[in-house]
Amino acid sequence: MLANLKELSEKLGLSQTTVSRALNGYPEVSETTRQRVIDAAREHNYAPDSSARRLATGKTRTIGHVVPISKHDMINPHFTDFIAGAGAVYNRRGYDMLISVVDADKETETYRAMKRNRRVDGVIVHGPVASDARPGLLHSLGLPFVVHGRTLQDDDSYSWVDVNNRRAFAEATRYLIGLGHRRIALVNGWEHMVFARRRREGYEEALREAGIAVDPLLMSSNEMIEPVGHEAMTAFLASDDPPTAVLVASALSALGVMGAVREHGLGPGTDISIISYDDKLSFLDIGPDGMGLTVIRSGIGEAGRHCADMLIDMIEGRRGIVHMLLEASLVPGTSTGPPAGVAVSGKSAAGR
Amino acid sequence: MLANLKELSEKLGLSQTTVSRALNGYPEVSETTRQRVIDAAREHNYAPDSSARRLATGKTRTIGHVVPISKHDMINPHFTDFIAGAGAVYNRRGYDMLISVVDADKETETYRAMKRNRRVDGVIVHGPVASDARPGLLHSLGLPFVVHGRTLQDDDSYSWVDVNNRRAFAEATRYLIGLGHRRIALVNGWEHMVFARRRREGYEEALREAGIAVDPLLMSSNEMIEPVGHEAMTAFLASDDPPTAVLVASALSALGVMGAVREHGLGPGTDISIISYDDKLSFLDIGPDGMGLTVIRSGIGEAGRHCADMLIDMIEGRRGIVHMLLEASLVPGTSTGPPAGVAVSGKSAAGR
DNA sequence: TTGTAGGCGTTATCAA
DNA sequence: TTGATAACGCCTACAA
Repeated sequence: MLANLKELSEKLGLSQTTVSRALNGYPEVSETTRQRVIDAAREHNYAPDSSARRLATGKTRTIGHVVPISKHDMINPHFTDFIAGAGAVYNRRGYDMLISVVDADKETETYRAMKRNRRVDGVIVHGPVASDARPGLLHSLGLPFVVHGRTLQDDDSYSWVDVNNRRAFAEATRYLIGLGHRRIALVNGWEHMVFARRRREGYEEALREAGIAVDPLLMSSNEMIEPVGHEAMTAFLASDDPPTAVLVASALSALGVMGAVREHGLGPGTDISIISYDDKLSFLDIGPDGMGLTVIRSGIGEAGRHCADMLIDMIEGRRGIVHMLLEASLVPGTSTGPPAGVAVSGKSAAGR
Repeated sequence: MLANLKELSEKLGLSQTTVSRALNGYPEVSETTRQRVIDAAREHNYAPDSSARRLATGKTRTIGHVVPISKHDMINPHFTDFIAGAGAVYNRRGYDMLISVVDADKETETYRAMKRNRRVDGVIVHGPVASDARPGLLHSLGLPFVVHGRTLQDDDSYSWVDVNNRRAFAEATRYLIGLGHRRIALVNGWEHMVFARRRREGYEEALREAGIAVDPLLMSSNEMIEPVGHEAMTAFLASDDPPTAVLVASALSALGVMGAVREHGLGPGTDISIISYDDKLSFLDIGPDGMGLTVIRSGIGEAGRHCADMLIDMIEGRRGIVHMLLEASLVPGTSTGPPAGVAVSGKSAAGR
């Protein structure tokens, strides 16, 4: 158990320089020496002190994630899946993940502090809102970053990884219209989140194409958690002219929606059609294998992996600004079918 | 924007020593000097380089969390709530949180590496199993740690924060017995996890007290996620002699259980009684305000806060080994009542 | 191919 | 109350 380079090099009868070079894979050191050094390092359980290395190199090999916490001490549940993906990349590429859980109003100051202290080499920005100040701030700080999602404007001035939410929801809506539905509800997330806004736009676009009026009474925008989904769906079902189909923006909301549907004694896929966006939340598994739902699927872990790889590439100077737009895929399940009133044989004339 | 102590001290006409002392709150520096230094630091947006400071002090002010990932790239969903709690403490006390997401079989090596690199001052151990090697390993490494939960043996040799799972489940079971139930099912987590084992023990203890035979056909032990809860409950309901009540070990499982119950057209609290353990999963909110379930409640965020505070106290030498056993509380909701066959007026003679 | 020496930015010791 | 100086452990020109 040798504490530092000095001791190790003395034991080997070599200079610190040579030992350091051997360990860091510099080409000029002879193979025999390198092998000898590596063996000795392993034998004595030596590894460089990370703080010392950082100080000497000026690189932290650490990526920061600032995670804002909302009213009820809640962290977005999708976050675990994202960091599972990103974390795998960090491991593979020798980076550390620093997570800072802060009150939403302290986020800006947290980025500033990370820069001042030279705490991280770059950060990942989560959950962009419509007019998001973070890209501008990070640019001015000179802190490399990748955004998971996009802002509404100026999204070409920085790197991002996003899902084509608009198209995904347009296609899902068209699918329902193709089945004959004309009263289609939307259980959406908060619309200050950009992804939610884009989902609504896709939904409305498809309705308009089909000549169906957008009905505000069929749209809800709220937090994407189970009880809220339940509440929204219950309200829709209690209305004068209830929907025959519903589009849900998250798996967690869908859980609540399904509950409300069942409580009303309705059969998914027969009495009412349901399509949910599915981030592949690892602890829910709502897809065709799970609850039988028809879903629009795009893995959030995958997005995490891409963000991590892009950011590290940027930090290491191998890459500039990159945009990655992932396409979600519609996976039919048993929760969709023609509206109850429509005979199965009678082909629907609606849509397209 | 001054980069380092040297520049700042030159600008002030003071030595680096004095400036450092002023900034770090040493008592020997005069108040006027200190104020002058602090003002200048703020003005020039100076803050010490964290790597340099760490190298000089030998303290990282960083806590590590090693998060094993299971088969399906899944991180325990309770984890977000835990780190929300712990993270708040880290912020308040000036610590950073380092999260390492690794394959389950690499956990040991990760701890070793954290120690070798002097990457962290201590770690939090999550999800102890029956014969857990980590406490022994960390002891031998000399890495301070706190366990969230307990192992089965030797739990007095290290600090932990745990919930009194055995008592919680015993009391919940007694509550059901008191209502007149005698066929009570248990939807438990994996029993290699210590908390799950203790929950079963509590459940069995209460049954035995009441002279009710433990029936293996009424017990399931599996992953605590929605689809699995659904599956387990469906199986129970399809059996020859179905339960009249069920005890569920997690909110996520309870979601699945509720779904299965509804699909069978049964009313919670009337046809079948349900009690769920509730970690206060922030994105579910299943308590009395939410789904109306009767729950055994103990906040996981609170546990996170205690773990963080205890570990930091240990690291800073203010505290030795501490054990904290939190009591969960039974919160009656509408999902429990007398068994269907029992007349409401007829007081049950069972239990206690 | 290996070694010498200086620097990275702090904190800590000792002296003034 | 303040300052010079030496660690802390590593990397990296530059020299040999």
